[in-house]
Amino acid sequence: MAERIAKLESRTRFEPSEVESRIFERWLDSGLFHPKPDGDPEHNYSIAIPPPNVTGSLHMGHALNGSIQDVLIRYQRMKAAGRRPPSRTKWILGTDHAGIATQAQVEKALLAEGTSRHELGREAFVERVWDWREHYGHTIVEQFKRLGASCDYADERFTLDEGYARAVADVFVRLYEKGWIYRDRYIVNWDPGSRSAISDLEVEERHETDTLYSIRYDLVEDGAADQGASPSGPPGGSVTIATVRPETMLGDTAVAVHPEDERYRDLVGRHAILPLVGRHLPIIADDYVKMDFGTGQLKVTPAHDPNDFEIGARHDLDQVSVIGEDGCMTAEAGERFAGLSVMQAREAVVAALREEGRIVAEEPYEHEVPYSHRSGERIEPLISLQWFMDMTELAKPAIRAVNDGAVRIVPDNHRRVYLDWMENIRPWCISRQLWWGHRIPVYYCETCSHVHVAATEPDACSECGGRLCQEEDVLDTWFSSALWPFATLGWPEQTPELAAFYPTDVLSTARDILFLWVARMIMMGIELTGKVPFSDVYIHSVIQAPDGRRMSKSLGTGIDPIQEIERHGADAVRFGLLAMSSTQDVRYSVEKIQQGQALANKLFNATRFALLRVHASLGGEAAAELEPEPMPRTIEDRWILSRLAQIETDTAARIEDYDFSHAALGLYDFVYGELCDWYLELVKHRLPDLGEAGEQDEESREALAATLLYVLGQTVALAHPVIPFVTEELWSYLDGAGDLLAGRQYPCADASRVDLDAEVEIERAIEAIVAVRGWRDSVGARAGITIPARLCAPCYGSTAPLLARMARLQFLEEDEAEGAQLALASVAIPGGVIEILSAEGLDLAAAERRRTAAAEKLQVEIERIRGKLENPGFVAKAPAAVVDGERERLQRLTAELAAL
RNA sequence: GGGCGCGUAGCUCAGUGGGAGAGCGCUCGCUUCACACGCGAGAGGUCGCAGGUUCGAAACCCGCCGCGCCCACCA
Repeated sequence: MAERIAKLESRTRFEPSEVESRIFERWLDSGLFHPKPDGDPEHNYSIAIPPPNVTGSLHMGHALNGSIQDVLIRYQRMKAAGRRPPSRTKWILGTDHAGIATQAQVEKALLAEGTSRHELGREAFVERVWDWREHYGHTIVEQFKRLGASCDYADERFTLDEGYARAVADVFVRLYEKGWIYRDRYIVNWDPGSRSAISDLEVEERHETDTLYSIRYDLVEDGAADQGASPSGPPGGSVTIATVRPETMLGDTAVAVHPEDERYRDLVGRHAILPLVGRHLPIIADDYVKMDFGTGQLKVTPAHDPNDFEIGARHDLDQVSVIGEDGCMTAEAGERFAGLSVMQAREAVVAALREEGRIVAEEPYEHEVPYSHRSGERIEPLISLQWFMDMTELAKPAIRAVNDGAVRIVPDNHRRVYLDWMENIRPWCISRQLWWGHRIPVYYCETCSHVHVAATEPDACSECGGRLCQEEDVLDTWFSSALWPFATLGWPEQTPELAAFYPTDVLSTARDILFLWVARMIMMGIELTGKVPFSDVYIHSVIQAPDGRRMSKSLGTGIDPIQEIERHGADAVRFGLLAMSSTQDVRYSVEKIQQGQALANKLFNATRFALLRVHASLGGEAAAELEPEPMPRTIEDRWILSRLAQIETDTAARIEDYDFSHAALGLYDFVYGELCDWYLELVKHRLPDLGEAGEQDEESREALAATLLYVLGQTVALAHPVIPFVTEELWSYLDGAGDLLAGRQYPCADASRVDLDAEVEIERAIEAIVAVRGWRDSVGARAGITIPARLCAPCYGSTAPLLARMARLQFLEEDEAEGAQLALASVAIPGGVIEILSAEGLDLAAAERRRTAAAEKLQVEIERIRGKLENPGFVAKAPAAVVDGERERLQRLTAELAAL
């Protein structure tokens, strides 16, 4: 150990790259991350990681959320180490098969090879994706290790694992049998990019400007009077509809007006002739129609518009599908248009209508257009046979859980959002026309078309013995993700893991998947396990690019966390992200990362300093295990122990409150603002190997060594959840036993060490030192020289020597000062002044200017307080403590001003 | 259209009822024997605007201006 410490001599900087992988290996080997499944979830602590996409790589969101979860996990693991009997801490790890995203990546690779999934066939393609997963699926897990994340790597799950797949099939069957899962022909969000239906939540609206066309449809002559027909129109009159999607008119099956629209009352029941097609369209009344939009006459296309679909259902209209799943016009669109793309068809239809003189008006029109969040292509609403899940019964207990606090959402302004969505929940389209995913466990008989729904494939049709074929579609990836907190632990089997770690404690995520994932986990958790899957949901910030835009690959605004780790160290990145995080979105600031880097380096050097100076006097004992006994005698020892107790209390409270920013920054402030800037500077002279050391006796030196190393050890342990690498590295020097800090007990504040007297005295001394240093600077006193002075303030009994040393003053006693030597200048300090007795090398004019400025400042402050105290309202209504405080302050400042 | 949130130092952000703060940047001084990725000292702010509540408002309330996000079926 002595040699190791000696080697520190030359290491003046903390080099993350030298230690990170070595330390991570030690953690892994220790088994600390892989708890035995004992005990019960009440006492144990667990978090299920939001499973990253198996082919993904670490982005800033992962890095922030990883840091947050690791702080919680490391904090709880260390707390657990102090419990008797001990409890266990598990961070459940795994990846998500991410249906569309993964399939798209592999398809892209196939395209580059000049082939396609269709050419390969389903089986070979799925095989190919598994290969891909073998190849690239571990990247992100390795990247989490770089961050220092203490997940249970020995128990990694994948949403397509055999056991997990069984759970998924099992859930499908259960919910089908409850009648909540059903198959239906319904209008869905068709994503031409992935050639699949997607759910409402995977659709994003983009603001676009299109052309709004007004098109005239003639009416069928029905022999009745020509009311409602324009005089200039054809004999039967006409209607004029408005649309931004003229190509869909080919699928119109009605025209609608509002039932209370006086203008068109007589049109209802008549028919219009669909231009280009000739179909007769009934004119119906439906109160969906807005009377004040356009002409108040609406074309109805049930097969290609969700609203029209509803209208169609109400009026039993035909559904004419003119756009196919390939995004091209179908045969139903007519010979002229069949096979054209939607955009081509739009042009062709407009051209044809124009030729017939039917376009009455064209105007630019701004509106929201649906796009696929998955492929980026424009959504094509169309009618399709899909599997749906009715959510109403699932939602009810999930609403209750949040309302009654069984699930707490932090920060709680997200509660309202969750509840609003849940209260208006709609059926979930759970089938996807993909090959990569959980194939729906439904089997159709080839002979009698009987439908079998079963978790394992039946041999033959139970009705007729015919051959069965499985449903082609797979489930929405989020269907399997919804089971994550318990399926990862082995559910539906009653495994020891499930018994020990479910329900989990907290789920941490960004708000973008609150509905997509979190809400569904709550619903499924309650339905299937009878328990909420976690008691807290923590919604963290979204980190934006430094310029405030989204961080995204396509915009080129992304910042790679791994690159940042390589540049600044994992501790720095963790610290920085946590310090940035907040209850709202924040911009990435590399300065915060650098602040973390500085903190790691500072702690490293402070520890190095203490060890190098103190080691000799301890003979290589387990330094940090020393309690600061004999009890500290000096005021600064009492002060730092008191401050340590405070930061210990604060840090634990902040972590438990999910206030990571203040937890991290509070540690920084303690290490810089108290431990290094003041405590170390105050005690330096008491350490061995210094010229002045002779004046200290052995006992005092040992007391200091014990206190110093104790404070450092506790600080390093306290900071471990935030900056695990540097603290673990330092611990290896501080701890003689060779134990891992990660498995050690978390520091717990010792209330008996809180010493408010010492705090008041040291704080006053610090203020005085800062005042003198400022004064020295302004009068041009050289940094090295010691200035003779007289301390004219009563309250520096035990801190006067500290004040003298830190401010480089020499306080002369009355007799030494050859009688009452005249003050050449004076410096205001709390509770009095310091008189300067030598002007050597000082700018006395500047000193006088400074004195005047200080007096003015005091005067202004005195006036302000006087004004306040002369206000009868203040004295009468403000709390007595506040009034007394102001009175005291007035007294003190007046005395200081008089002395100056 | 509904909801949530934000506007504080040049930049990124804390502060949420009684003396305007941090990090970075900037200025000045220090090769002070832990750290020059360092140390010390400074400059810099009518706390978006306008009202109100209060003895007292950066903070609480109302309105306005500006910005962001989420939800929503007006072609």
